[in-house]
Amino acid sequence: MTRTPGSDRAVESAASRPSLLYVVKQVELAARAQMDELLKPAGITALQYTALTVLRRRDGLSSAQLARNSFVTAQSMADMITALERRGLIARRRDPGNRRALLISLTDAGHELLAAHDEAMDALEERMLTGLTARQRRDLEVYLNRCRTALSDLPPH
Amino acid sequence: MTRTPGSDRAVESAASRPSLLYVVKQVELAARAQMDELLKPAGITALQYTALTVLRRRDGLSSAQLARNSFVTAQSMADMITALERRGLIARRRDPGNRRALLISLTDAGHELLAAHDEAMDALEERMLTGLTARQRRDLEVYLNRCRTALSDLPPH
DNA sequence: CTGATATCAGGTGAACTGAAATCA
DNA sequence: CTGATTTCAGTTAACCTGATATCA
Repeated sequence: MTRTPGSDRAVESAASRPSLLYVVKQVELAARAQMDELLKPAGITALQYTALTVLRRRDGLSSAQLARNSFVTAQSMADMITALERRGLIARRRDPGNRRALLISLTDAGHELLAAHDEAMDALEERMLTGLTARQRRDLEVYLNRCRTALSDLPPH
Repeated sequence: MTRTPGSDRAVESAASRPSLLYVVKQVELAARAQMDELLKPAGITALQYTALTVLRRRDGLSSAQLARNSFVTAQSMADMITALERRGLIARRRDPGNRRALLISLTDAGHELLAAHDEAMDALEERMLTGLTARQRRDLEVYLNRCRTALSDLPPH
């Protein structure tokens, strides 16, 4: 079979030198695998789902802005955007004040797709946070947000 | 240009409903983008690098064990393994006590490649953790490990 | 017989680089 | 002219499903 996490006691505690980089990646891998599983019936990937949730919060972003937010190239994001547009989950219109930019919004179908998965996603997050107190969850979010900011503020090179 | 995180104040604080799932993904995306940048001269991806670090810690794993550890199918992992073997970074030998399993080890070249990047990876992790005290870093690692365990122990469905 | 490992074949979505057109 | 956005073209790595052989 495939994807049977947690069944290998020998690998369970595998760590590497930069331990926090590693464990962040591990948590993200585990979460993404389960998100993909949840979203498979809807024919959407975890990354596409995430992009849609960003648009729900911040309507009218451009493809280039979304690309920066997801740390991918503008070309890569353009592929995803056209896929989501073809499926009728988003719509684009010219920015009235900037004829080169295209503003992206969720369609009704896009809103419905997100709403249909809110409950399952909340449950997944709750499962991930089992074993953490409310205080620890809050701290975890604060710490991770600081990591995100620190990595974003000092670009490569 | 591409990959210019942190330059969009408007997108900066974008959050979505399952906020912790989202921020974990954001941190991983940011870290992976910078890891890929660091590893590009070596012609290796962040995912391949991570697999190598796992092997450094736990010599003699099989491809199937590595696959479970990374939440991918055995077939997917086999692609990466053969690529790393072709490049001379790993070697495989028959398990003396189990004629169907192939045990994977780093070659000297594999060890050298990892050693050549240890410093930069430590620096990247240090940059990520700027703004966190030693105590907070320790807590963050504990919390993330609990999240990983919780997600692994309760498979999908 | 069952289950795990490895491998082969084939396919796909998702990322990349490079280049070009448009426009502030 | 510079820089940002979008788009086109081509490429690659990273996944997948399905089938098969081997062996504990």
